[in-house]
Amino acid sequence: MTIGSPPFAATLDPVLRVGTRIEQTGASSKKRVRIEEVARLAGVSPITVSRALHSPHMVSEARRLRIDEAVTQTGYASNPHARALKSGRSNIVAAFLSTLASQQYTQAADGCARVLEDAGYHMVMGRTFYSYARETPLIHAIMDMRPAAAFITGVMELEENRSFLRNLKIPIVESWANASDPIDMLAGFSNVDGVTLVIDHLAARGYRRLGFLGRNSGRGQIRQNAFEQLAAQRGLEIAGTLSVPNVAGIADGRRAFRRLIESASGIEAVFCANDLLGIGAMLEARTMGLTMPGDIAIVGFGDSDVASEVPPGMTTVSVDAYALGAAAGEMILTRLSGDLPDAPSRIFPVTLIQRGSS
Amino acid sequence: MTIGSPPFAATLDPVLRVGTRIEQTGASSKKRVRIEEVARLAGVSPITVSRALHSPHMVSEARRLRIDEAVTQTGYASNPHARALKSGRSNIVAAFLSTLASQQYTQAADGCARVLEDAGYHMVMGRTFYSYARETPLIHAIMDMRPAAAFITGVMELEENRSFLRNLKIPIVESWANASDPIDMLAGFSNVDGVTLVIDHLAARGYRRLGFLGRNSGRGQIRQNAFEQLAAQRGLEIAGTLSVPNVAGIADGRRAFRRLIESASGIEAVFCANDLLGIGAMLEARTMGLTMPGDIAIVGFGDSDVASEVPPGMTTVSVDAYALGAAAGEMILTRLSGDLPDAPSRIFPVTLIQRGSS
DNA sequence: TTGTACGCGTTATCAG
DNA sequence: CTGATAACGCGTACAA
Repeated sequence: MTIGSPPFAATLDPVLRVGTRIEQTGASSKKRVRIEEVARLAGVSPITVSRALHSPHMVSEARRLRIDEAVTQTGYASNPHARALKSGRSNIVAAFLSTLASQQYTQAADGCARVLEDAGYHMVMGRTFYSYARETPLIHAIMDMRPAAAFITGVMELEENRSFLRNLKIPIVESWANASDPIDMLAGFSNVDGVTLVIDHLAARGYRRLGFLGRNSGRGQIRQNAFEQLAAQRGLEIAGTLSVPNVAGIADGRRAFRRLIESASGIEAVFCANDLLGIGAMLEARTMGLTMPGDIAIVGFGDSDVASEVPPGMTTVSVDAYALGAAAGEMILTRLSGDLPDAPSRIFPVTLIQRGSS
Repeated sequence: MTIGSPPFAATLDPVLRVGTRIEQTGASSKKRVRIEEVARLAGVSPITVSRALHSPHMVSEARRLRIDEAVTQTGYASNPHARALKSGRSNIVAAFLSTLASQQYTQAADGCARVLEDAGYHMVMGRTFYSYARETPLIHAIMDMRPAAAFITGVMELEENRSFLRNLKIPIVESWANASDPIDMLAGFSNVDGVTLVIDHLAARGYRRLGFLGRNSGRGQIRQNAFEQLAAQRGLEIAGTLSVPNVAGIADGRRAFRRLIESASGIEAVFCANDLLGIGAMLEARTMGLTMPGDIAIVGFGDSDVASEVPPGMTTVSVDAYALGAAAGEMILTRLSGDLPDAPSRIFPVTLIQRGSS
């Protein structure tokens, strides 16, 4: 049931406002301060101002102070485009997210942006989710802005794009996987390790007949392969698997779970390759009158916000996406500062958080 | 219970790779094609190429075709920084999100980015969440990039920043509220209308003693004021309210709900000013052994993903954030194309989605 | 340590 | 409709 907007939809809401109202200062757009003006004020040449800002150690103490003062007095900020044009490098960092719909990725972007912001870099977003056809032009368009670095939530899959990025010779962090030959650097975790934790947990709890629910591509597929191999190694039986092409929301998980349960028999525990599927599965299990973990055990992957809150709490593999993004940002900064980072790749631990569902 | 990473954390996962491996083509970074080269190839002057690209109607058919061919042949793409330096305007759009942690905002950003991408613009993210102290420098830094336009999920609150943005004279869309005097344009909805829907719904269902749960600032405060005024108008009783400073997750909602219920008595229905609080409240109600809507009714605001999935389904006010963002993007494009948009502000309808919780 | 000369790649301006 | 010329604001390269 949906009730429409009231007739007075144009009513004005109160709006919070802070600070004093400033008188319009006559001429609207003040002309921008240029480096030359700062130089005049400080009694030096423009290039000295530039150096005082970018390589302070090359300028004498006395002048540097005079220049700093002139800068704050005028409110000078260098024109990023002029700088980028001349130097061939900008203060932007490209972030390629497969989708903005997943909190995992936006959390990572958040962490990365946070770190970069403090160093004066800003993030431009590329959304690569939709198709390979859109991906390549998007990458080129963004890379035309000569970003100082790039962060990718995932692994760039098209070899054509990989080599394009590699040739740019800028710091690049791939993530969310454990690639053996990253384009440049990696802030990742091992999907296989995560699945191993799941399998060992299920085995230890005595579950023998297992089910799998996942996406039929990308990480979903990696996790499924690992799941099947490891189950075989441990002598566990795969009683049913169901792969779906795309997961847009919790409803997909409900549907998939029901189909899986109805099509296979005797499944004791289901591993859901992501939390959206897992949460849907738990809700549907409840609807179907199945108790957890008595009738069915469910384990997810991702530890999203709700995993802990859906009764009786979902057991899931957890990765700290924010921390991963922040680490990526730090790797980038280290590299930009001229140092080589400690390691070209940093593997984050995965942990299994056991809750009521298993 | 948390189980650590297995010892073999460095195991390499399989990685999907698509496409053929390309031989390293000797000299690593091919020199960029410049407009001059395209001009030579087409037998015209550089400026004509520029015009063929940006104002095709100013160039004769014949030359335009020759130029287009030369462009595709060379793979020419103009240097965004040179363009921005000369023209004073870039192909980036600034997006200020109060936080990346809320799906509402990232959805809006997603919709906006989608529309802008198709027109060759890219989004740079600014995260304004943390503090006023950080906000002003951030805005200046991003605006130094001379974005073509700006999108704000919310209303810029500091008057100092409002007038700064206003003076830039670029298309700016504020959102998520119904401001009477937007900086420029508005893609919003009425919080008061949303609360009105809630109140009328609760009144119609016969609830008389109401509770409120919300954030003590920003929109939370606006919604609380509206709630209290409208309740008074309808002769309903406010039996208890609880405002919290910040809502980071569902757990905050649980805690707040419990405190509210324990501190007040006889509450029949609780309005939660956002979905995170609402979902927490529902989960906690269940934990406390309260049935919905028998013992307690709960209504949220936001219609997040999970609202429909938490049993017995949460009644909530719904706004289509993705559509709102997309509309903002379109308003921006319209304005950039030189037209004035139909209306400087577009108010989106809010609807009440009734589910099992009330 | 500081300054001079010049060019990064494009587009505004104005003349044809 | 087209082209020559001159910036846009800064930083590199080199000389002092």
